[in-house]
Amino acid sequence: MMRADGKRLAQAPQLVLELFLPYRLSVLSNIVSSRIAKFYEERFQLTIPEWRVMAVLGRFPGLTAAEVTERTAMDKVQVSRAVGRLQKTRRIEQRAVEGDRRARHLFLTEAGHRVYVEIVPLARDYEHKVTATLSAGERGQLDRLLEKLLAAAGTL
Amino acid sequence: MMRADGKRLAQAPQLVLELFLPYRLSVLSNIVSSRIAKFYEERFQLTIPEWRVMAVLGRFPGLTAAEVTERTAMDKVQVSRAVGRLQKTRRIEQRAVEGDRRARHLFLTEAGHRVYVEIVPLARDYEHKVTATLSAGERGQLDRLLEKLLAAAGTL
DNA sequence: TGATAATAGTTGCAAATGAAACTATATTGC
DNA sequence: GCAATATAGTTTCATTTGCAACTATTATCA
Repeated sequence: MMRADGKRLAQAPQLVLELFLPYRLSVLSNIVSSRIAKFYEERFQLTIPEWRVMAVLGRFPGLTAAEVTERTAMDKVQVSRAVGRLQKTRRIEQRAVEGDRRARHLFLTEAGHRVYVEIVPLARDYEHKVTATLSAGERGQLDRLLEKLLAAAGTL
Repeated sequence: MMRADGKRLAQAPQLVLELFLPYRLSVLSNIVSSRIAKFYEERFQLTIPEWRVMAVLGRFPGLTAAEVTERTAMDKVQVSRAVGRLQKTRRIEQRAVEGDRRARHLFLTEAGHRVYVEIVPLARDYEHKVTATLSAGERGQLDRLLEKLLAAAGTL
């Protein structure tokens, strides 16, 4: 390899960014997330953290914020803020945890549940659109690979 | 389905967050990116945007900021800021573009090139660790799937 | 030409984020 | 029973980001 100044470089290593896994994951995730975020925002005035909290409460009503934290890969500050906003907008409400006055059970309100019920199929549609160019077999592969990579990344 | 207040809900749809593609991609990408970001920061005082700029200039010396923007899926503000910091830390330098006084060609400095040469194999190692639990066949699948998903996401 | 629009890159400002400190309550071990 | 620790959740503050507006320069075309 020859540089502009004429010096030879022995085997300068190169990295092809667009083939580099962390880069590709980041780009793909950003595209997918920002599209969906824009959609949630326009249709429901919801951020992604808020949506995650709602998604989890739709399936597991009564979780506390700490339990939501465990299930969403969000940190407790993010959850606290999302919960605060969702209460302000009356999408969720809380009830006392008996025996522990620090924590509160969280639930979707009627209005929150209506939003949830409306979003779920739309979210599914979006997911299907993203994977529309994959065959059934490839979707299975994707599933398996994500599983493995998540497990591996978690233990590194 | 029966709610706490006793009303029946017809077929309330549910979404399993941990199987939802946008969520999984986001979690995986965040784990991978934050690990690598921490590493670049500690070892080289580099952010990911800075590293991306360096990676691209290592392969294509002399690109302008606008060209870096095209090749990195970053926006021009991010590139401008990364370039500013990299100049301050003497990892890159610029030369005039003849015929256009708005743009400048960007190059790694000697010091920048040494950092680049040092990072590239480390970045490769990290990538290999993440994919270490995959077979060769699975790595090929991953490659293909990312390709397809990126293409699909880009045109949605 | 010369006015209008486009492009390269930067800056300002408001909102989002993250880390650490903080309050309140609960648990543990002596 | 009580001091030390741990946990739930919130707040503060500094940093990062994202968008729009901005400057400077170049391209278009009437």
